[in-house]
Amino acid sequence: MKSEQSSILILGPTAVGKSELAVALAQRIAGEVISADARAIYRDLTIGTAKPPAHLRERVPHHLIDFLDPTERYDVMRFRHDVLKAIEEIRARGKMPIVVGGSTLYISVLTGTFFAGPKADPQLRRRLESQPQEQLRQRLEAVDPEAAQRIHPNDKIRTVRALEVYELTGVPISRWQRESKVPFPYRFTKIGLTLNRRVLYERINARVDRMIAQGLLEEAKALKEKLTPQMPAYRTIGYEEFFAYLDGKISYDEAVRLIKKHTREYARRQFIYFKREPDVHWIDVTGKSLEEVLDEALRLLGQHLSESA
RNA sequence: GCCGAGGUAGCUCAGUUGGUAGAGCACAGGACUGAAAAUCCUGGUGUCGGCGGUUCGAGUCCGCCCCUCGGCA
Repeated sequence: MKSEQSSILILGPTAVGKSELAVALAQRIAGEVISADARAIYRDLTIGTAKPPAHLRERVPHHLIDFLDPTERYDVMRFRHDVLKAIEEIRARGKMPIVVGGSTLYISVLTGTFFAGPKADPQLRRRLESQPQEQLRQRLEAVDPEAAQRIHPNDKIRTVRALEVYELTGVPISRWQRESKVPFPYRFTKIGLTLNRRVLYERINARVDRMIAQGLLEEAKALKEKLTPQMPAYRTIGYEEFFAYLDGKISYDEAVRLIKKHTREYARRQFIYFKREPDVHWIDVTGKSLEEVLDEALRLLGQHLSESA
C-alpha cells in the first residue's frame, strides 16, 4: 500500500443522500469530493444525473464531474487512472479525498483488484456485435469454456468482451482474470448509506417529478441532437425514456413511469451489489437528519482511525 | 330499512359445466472485473370476507352473518 492513511469512500444507492453527506463531511475534515459516477462525468447531462447542485459544489471542490463530452466513451480503467491522479493532487494539498459514488464497477476498481488486460477495441467490438449471439456463444465455449460457464448464454455484452480479450491477446479472459490482479494503491475507509426501501422508492419517484419540473425533457431534447444509441451516455435513465417519447415510440406518461421504474430497479441492483462489499461501515439513514448522519459518520471515522493507530 | 353490484396476491381484476387459483402493474432474490444509470438470470408473493351446509371434492352451489360502493328512502 502506497498510503499509511486511508481515504474515504461513501457508497450507496441513488437518492440516498451521498452527495450531501460528502460535502458536510468535507467541510468538517477539510476534504475534497471525487465523484464515482459513470454518468455525472458528462457535460450536458445535468438534471437527470442528479449531479451535486451548484450550492454544494461551491462549498467544496468536486472532481470527475462535467469533464467529458457526452459523445465520448469512458471506462473503468480511465476512471481508476483519474481517481488516482485526483487523490494524489488532493493529498498534495493536505486535504482528505472523499470518493462518493454509486457506479458499482467503478467502486470495485477502487476496493478490489483488476486484471491488466487489453482495453476495449471499438472496431473489433463492432464486428463482434454484428454477429448473432448464438454464434458468439459457440465461439466462446470453444476458446474459453471457463468464461462460458460464468457468463450467461444471453449476456451478449460479457460474451463480446470475453471474445474481444481473447482475439486481442490470444489468452482467454478467464486466465487473465485469474492471473492478473492489480490492486488499487490506496486504501479506503468505507461508509455505506442505506435507507428503508419503501422510503427510498418514494424519494426516487418524487425526485423524478422534481427533475421533470426542472426541465429534464428540454435537456433530453437538446441532447438527442448530438447522441446516437451507441454512445454510453445515450443509455442513461431519464434520457433514454424521453428519447423514446420524442421518437413517438411511447407516450409521455409512459416515459415518466418508466424513468421512475428504471431508477428504482437501478437502486435495487446497487443494494444487491454493495451488500457484498467487505468492511463497509453501514449507516441506516432512515428518519435521520443530515446532522445525525454526519455525526455517525464522524464517529465511525474516529473509531476507525484509532483502531488503525 | 329496501333494491342492486361487489368482497380472490400489495393494487386493479380474471377464474369455463365444482377438481385446493392466474394476468397486468407493483415487488423480491441473484449474477456481474475495461459499456456498469450498462448487460443478464430467477421468482406468484394467497385464511379466494367469515361461519355452517351439500359433495369424494367448494373461489365456484345453498343458508346465515360481516364489510364496501351505488340507488331508493
